[in-house]
Amino acid sequence: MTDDIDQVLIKALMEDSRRSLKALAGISGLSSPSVAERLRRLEERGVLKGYTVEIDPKCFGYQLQAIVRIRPLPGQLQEVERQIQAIPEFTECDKVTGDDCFIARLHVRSMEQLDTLLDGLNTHAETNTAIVKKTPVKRRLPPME
Amino acid sequence: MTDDIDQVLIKALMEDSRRSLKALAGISGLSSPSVAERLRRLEERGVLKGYTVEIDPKCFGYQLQAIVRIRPLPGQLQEVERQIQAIPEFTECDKVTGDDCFIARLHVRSMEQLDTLLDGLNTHAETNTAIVKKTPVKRRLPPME
DNA sequence: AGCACTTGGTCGATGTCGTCGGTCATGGCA
DNA sequence: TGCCATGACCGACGACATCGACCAAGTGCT
Repeated sequence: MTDDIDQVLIKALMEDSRRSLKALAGISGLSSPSVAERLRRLEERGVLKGYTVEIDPKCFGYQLQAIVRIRPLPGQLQEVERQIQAIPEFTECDKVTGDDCFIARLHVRSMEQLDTLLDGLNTHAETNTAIVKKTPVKRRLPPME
Repeated sequence: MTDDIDQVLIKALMEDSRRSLKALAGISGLSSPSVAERLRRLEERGVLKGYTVEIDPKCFGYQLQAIVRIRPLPGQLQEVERQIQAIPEFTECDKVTGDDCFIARLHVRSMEQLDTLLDGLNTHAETNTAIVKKTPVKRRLPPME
């Protein structure tokens, strides 16, 4: 299904998704048309979901990053989910099992902004906020084999 | 510093980082050499930290995704951090303020694997695990302006 | 066993794209 | 005012992606 060569290609693209087909051909030992065909199939099958870019939020003034655990008040689950989606400063959010219904990542420019945003949520939910001090593991791929 | 055109470029690359310079030129209204120069500067300044790829972990058998809060036992902070980094199934980890020292994302193939991995950690830390049921907000950019 | 079909690859021609040098307009600033 | 730095454009050339034709290996059917 996904063989060694596909994994080499995925790994190479993970490192730099703007690599040319020719460069990928060199890395994988195939010709560039073959690489193009493999990428097409990986996309088609949904293994490769997209090509994207990593940016530094600090460059846009987002000095603070927080992980927020969110527990909606009774009957407010839908409303809270909608609110989170509507606040663009929430850059990711998972709905999880356990007492906390949502765990979300929040980027803000200041403590004041953090306070303001969470106050908005607090009419419909309890929140628990942890400020990110450091990121010991940057986003990476789980092992493939 | 970063003007409107840079933001258009970043947004376009966020959607598809394999777009050609020519395509980016069309989107931004510049010529392709100008786009190349802007990208070069954005990289140089660290705004654009890299071009990467989104893959579907399910395609590699990772059926379960969990958010794990980790509180090292007294004196075990360094050791726990090292352990997390060494376990490739942890695909991201933040060191945060509050009772929980680390919040990490874990991809596993089964409940058994989840149990095994956390048992390894539990000799040095208390953990609190929430299984991801759904992802209401996929990774996205905070507002830029 | 032999044949046809499918799958996944190479090769080479062709057109598109990126890059580089040269040039020009604009906006501080001495 | 005149100079320099910045950031853009243009055009030519070399690099790259794409497409069709072809080939080899594995599979299943008669």
